[in-house]
Amino acid sequence: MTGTRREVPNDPGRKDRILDAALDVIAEWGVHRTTHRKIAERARVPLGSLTYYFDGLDDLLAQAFARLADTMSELYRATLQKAASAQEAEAAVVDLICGPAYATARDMTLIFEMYAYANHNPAVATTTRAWLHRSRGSLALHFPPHVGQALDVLVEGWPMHRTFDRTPPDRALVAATVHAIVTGVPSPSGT
Amino acid sequence: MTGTRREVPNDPGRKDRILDAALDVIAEWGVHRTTHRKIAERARVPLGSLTYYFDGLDDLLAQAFARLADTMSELYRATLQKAASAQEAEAAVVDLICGPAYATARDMTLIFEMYAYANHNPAVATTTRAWLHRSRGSLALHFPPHVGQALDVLVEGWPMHRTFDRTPPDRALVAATVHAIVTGVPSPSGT
DNA sequence: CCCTAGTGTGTACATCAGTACAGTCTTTTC
DNA sequence: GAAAAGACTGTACTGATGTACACACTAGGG
Repeated sequence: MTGTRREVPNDPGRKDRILDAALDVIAEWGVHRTTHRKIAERARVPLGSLTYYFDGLDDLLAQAFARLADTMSELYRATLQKAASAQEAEAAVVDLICGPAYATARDMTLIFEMYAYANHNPAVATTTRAWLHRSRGSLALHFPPHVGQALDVLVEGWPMHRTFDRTPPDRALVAATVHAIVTGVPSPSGT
Repeated sequence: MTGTRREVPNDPGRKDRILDAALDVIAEWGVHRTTHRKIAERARVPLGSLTYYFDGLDDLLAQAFARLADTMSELYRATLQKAASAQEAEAAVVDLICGPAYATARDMTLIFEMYAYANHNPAVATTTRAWLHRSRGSLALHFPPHVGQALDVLVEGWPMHRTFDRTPPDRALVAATVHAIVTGVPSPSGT
């Protein structure tokens, strides 16, 4: 009658390890072909664990993608926060597009999977939308809203092309495009 | 001994109907959760047909995505070919980004699925790469290579954002961004 | 009009996946 | 140190899925 006796998990951090393993499996196999068993094996965890911690595979994937979005958002914001001038801000955007930290091949694969999956899972759709807004917010540290919106499109689209193109990123071209947008896109019509 | 006697299928066009049905199923359910049976039902075709015409599900999906890429490429090129001046070319790019013809919600869903799947299927990767090059080629009708590359990123990235944002496209902003790139991105460094 | 060769189909099967749950282990309290 | 309560696991089960293949159908030729 001492109230709840145990509230501490035997293996703390287990949940996160499962989520990381899930992302590994998704990156390697795609969401189609991702199974409880593959994730359990990767995480060195018994199969039963997955149904214990998660409410089915959809829930597990949703939480894994949420974790991914979090990590990427942090990186996105950190990259922009380091910039101390307008010039450095432009350079930061170029870094986001060309890497090497952000938008690695694995990242892009996962992002593709997430976007595809988001169209069939409301929770992941919400996560994705939130991520978009956080990116906008980070860009707002240095750029007016309209410019930020256009730049975010670049950060989104360019690595996608690179993923399939296989050509190394042309930093000069990216920098020129970023600069063209920063200097050439006017403020909202109201001004 | 009359050589091959029959070379005409009993039901010509059946294959294409299956591929169209496959795209419908993918758009509605996602590649994960796409099954032979769902496609067969949608196409009003017996299950055995699918293994008769296609070499497994991967092959079917690959051909379905190839069909999608073809259709989209045609539309992309047609839109740009209509433009008769530099100004009209810019407007055409804005149309590609904002619709209504190109990049509908269904299109975007399918494109996401295709990109995700391409990372796990070499044939679809090739299809995707080819599509990218065809887009570049179409843009080359009006723009120098560097500008075309940057514009293509916009055509790719902007509808993606719109898909999740749910906000109607801001044509003025898109037009301004396109214009900024066309006028602000210099030719290759060699010049 | 029947025969043939190629087109197409219904069904059955082996496999695998998601999930539930009876049972085991671990930690805490007294 | 033992008992209890919650944390965790091994396994079994149901259903669905990809695929093969023996069979039926259709269209020409003689």
